[in-house]
Amino acid sequence: MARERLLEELFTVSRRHMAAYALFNQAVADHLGLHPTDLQCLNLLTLESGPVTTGRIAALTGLTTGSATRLVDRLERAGYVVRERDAADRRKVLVVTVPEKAAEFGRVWDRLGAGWPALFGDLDDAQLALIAEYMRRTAEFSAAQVARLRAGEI
Amino acid sequence: MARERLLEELFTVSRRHMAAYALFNQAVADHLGLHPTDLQCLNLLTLESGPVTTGRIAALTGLTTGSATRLVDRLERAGYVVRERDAADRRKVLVVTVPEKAAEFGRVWDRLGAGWPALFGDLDDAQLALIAEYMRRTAEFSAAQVARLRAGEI
DNA sequence: TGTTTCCTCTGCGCCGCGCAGAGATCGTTC
DNA sequence: GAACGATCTCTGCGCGGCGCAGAGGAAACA
Repeated sequence: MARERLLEELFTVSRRHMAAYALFNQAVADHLGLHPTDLQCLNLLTLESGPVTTGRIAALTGLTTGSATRLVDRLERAGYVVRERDAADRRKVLVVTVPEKAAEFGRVWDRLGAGWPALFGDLDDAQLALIAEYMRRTAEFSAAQVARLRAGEI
Repeated sequence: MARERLLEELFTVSRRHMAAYALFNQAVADHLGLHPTDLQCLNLLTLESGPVTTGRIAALTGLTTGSATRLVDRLERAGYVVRERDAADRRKVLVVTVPEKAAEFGRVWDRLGAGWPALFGDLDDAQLALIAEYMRRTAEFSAAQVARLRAGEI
């Protein structure tokens, strides 16, 4: 039936979408002289509210804590973040983004994103909200499947 | 205005969506004992119609041809693909997926994807088509931006 | 105060990746 | 048909990100 075909089509186009993103992320990282993982991490940092510990970076990126330490090393050396000791718990290290670098980062995104909203010029607000809701659900679903995979349930 | 906020929201949720996918891909690769790049490559192979040359794999994944050769080495060693000389042009190497392994691969996907269609149970066909169309457009846009980045236009 | 737990950092080895050049094959030109 | 350049793939080499296991320091609890 049509429904089956639509789901199949959605599945296929999703994979293409993801493949395109992987290439895009790689190209942007090359452009900035960063490793793809580093760029991914910066993305995640800007999505978080407030400073983030090294351990949380490990959890967000899926790296081990040792690798997360070295990831922060690279970002710090490149000037994107600075380390700060947590006053409340001195074991923790807070990773804080440098505003100037973040602004520079944002400008690159703005240039890359120019023309992006025009893709949806023919969509109304409800349709945009629908797409956002779809992404929220799939992201949530993915996270749940990752948890199940790691727990060995699949 | 509401439109601005919607676009901003879409932008944010897109990044979360991508981050979730990166973790998902990593987790699935771990589960299969593959490198994330290898899994990405298998995904791309199943999206292509017919056998694919090593050079095309390099283009699809964004790797150099040397790295693509080694990528095919790993996939071949793991039994996912076999190499075949192109009869028409003997310089080329055709990478052909092994049906049994592809089926095994598909079964993992089916288990992971179980419950996925249920996420859209409340959406009608037109809404599904809209989401697919959105992904098609953004994937195309991403590819164009990658081309501009590589050409040094940005 | 002593012990346990938590968070981060550090040596070590593995391996994916880009780079540059070699080898093989095709197309073209004289 | 012989020589030349172009194209496709493969192979050494070194760099560097990653996981692993253990160390060090700080907090929590007895």
